[in-house]
Amino acid sequence: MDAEAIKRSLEGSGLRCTPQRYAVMAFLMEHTRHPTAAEIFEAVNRVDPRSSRATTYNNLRDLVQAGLVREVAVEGRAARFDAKGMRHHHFICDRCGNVEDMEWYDVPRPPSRALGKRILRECELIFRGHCTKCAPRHASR
Amino acid sequence: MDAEAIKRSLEGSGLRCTPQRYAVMAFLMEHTRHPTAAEIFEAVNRVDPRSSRATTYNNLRDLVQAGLVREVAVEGRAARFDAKGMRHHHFICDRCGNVEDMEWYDVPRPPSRALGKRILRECELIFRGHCTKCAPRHASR
DNA sequence: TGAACGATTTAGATTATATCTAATGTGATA
DNA sequence: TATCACATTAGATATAATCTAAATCGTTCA
Ligand SMILES: [Mn+2]
Ligand SMILES: [Mn+2]
Ligand SMILES: [Zn+2]
Ligand SMILES: [Zn+2]
Repeated sequence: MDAEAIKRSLEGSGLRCTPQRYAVMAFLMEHTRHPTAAEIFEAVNRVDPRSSRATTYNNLRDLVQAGLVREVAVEGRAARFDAKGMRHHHFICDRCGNVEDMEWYDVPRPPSRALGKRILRECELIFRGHCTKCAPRHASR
Repeated sequence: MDAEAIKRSLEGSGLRCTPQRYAVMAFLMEHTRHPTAAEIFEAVNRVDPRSSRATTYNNLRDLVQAGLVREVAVEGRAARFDAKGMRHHHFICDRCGNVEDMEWYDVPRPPSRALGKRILRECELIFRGHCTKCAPRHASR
C-alpha cells in the first residue's frame, strides 16, 4: 500500500496524518510479525521521523480506537499490534508467545438468547498450542 | 465442590495441597467473576490462611500450568483467572474489561493444511462488545 | 524419632509495561 | 498573522508481575 492510501485511511478515521503516526501505521502494514509497542518504537526511531515513547503509545491507542489496528493481549507478555488488513485468525504459541496469522474462516455466532442485552462487536477465534519453531521441543518441554 | 475434591484435583496434578494453594483454588471455584491476581490476593487474606503476594502469583502460575485454571489476558488490564469447570466461551467488554462466561458450543477447527507443523492445543472463542452494564452508555460513549 | 532434603512461603526489591503530566510544537482556519 | 485544537516530548509515575534469598514446612527414611 502506498503512502497516499495510508494518509487517506488515517484521515478517513479523523486522524491527522502526522509523520510519527504515519510511521507507526506504515511499519505495521509492512510487518505481519505482530510487533510490541517497544519494537515499533525502536523500529520507527531507526529511521526518520523520530518519535517518543509516549507518542508511539498514543498513536497505537488512537489507531486501535479508529479500528485500523488490532491489539492482541498475550498472557504474561507485552501487547502486540497488527494492522487490520485481510480478516484472519491468530495462533498464539504457548511457549514463545509469538502470534501468527491463520487463514480466516467464518465463525458461528452465539444465539441471541445467550447474548442477552450485550452488544456483540466481534467474535475472535484464537488458536493455541506450539508454533512450528517450538513444536519440536514440545515433548521435552 | 467440597474440600476433598479440591485436594484430590491438586494432588492429581502433582501439586501439594498447601493451605495457600487450596485457598486460591477454592476462591476461584466459588467465584465465576474472573478475578485478578490482586483481587484473589486480597480475598484470600481476608480469611485464614494468609498468603503473600508472591505466593499468590506462584500458585496461580502452578495452577495454570497444571491445567486447572485458565488465565485470560485482557488488553490494557491485569490478567484474570478462571477455574476450569464446565467448558465455556468468554465475552470481554470493550469498555470495562469485564470477562463473562458464555455457554459453550463447538468451534470448527482449522484445516490441518493451515496448521502446518504447529501443534494445536485448543481453539478459544472470544466475544467482544459491550456488556449488559455498559451497553446503555454505548451510544453516548 | 529426627536428620535431610526438596517444595513452599515470605517480605521486599526489582523489572517490565504502560500511562500521565505539563511544557512545547504544528498546522488548519479565519 | 492570530488563534486554537491537535499532537509531540522527556521524564515522572503508576501498575502488574517477577525475582531474590532466607525461613519454614512436610515427607522420607535411617
Ligand atoms: Mn495478525
Ligand atoms: Mn470463565
Ligand atoms: Zn513458539
Ligand atoms: Zn462493560
